[in-house]
Amino acid sequence: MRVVTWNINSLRLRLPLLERLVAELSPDVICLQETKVPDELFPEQVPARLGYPFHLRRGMKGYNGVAILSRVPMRRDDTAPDWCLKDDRRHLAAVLDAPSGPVTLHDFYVPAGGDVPDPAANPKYAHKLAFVEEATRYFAAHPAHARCVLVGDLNIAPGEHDVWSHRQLRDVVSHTEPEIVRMRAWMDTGFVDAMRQFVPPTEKLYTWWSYRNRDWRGSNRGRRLDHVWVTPDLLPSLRDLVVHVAARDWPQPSDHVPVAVDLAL
DNA sequence: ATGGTGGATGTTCCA
Repeated sequence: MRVVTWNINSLRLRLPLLERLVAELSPDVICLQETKVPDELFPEQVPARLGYPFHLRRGMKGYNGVAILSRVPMRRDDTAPDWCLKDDRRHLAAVLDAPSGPVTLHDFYVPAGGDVPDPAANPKYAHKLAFVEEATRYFAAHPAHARCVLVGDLNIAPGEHDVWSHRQLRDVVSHTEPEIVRMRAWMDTGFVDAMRQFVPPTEKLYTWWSYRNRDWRGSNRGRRLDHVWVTPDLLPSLRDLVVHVAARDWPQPSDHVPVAVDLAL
């Protein structure tokens, strides 16, 4: 089963690119972030037309928004809280009917956190830290013991080689120590980093390149903001990782590229 | 130290 996570940065603007993702990667499950479409304006017929009879969506006007498209049946899991009581549509959970049995799937869009890495001066950074802390408390209280996959744009690049320059980004939001410490605590509630099972932590690995760069490939100032975590019982099921870097050169691209993980489920 | 680009919205916010 191939699970893809992708921050699409406007679903309606990039419907042709979603179709291209399906043609090129043929995912079984697609987790989207930053759909930027209210549920009532969601392109209702598109998932089925692309081969995904099942979909869940949780959007709002202008900002945020997540969606899951699936070839296998799934049911929504609504047990998680409204993070930071903001109703800001950053999380969807589902239980997938995988061939080997049910699998729980979480699709997260963690707040980006603004520019200034000081929670006292920057409410967006404070929100980001609080969001990750709340998620950590939740998963500590409700551990994902087994058969759980967590994906999304977590907006944190934790490792030295998850950014183009550890030295130059250590005070840049997405790579600060308080974010990294909190992200590790979240993962340590019961997950392992699936992407790093395929690419050693000593090797550069990016999923995002800023729009504010004329030659993204030439300068290659990337960050790994998008993640796939699995419960340890799924480690023997991991088969492949595809970071679809070519998508950064698609016409009118997202600044994030799709990440696919294959699991024998 | 600064500004660079893009999406949704609406004369600005967010990333």
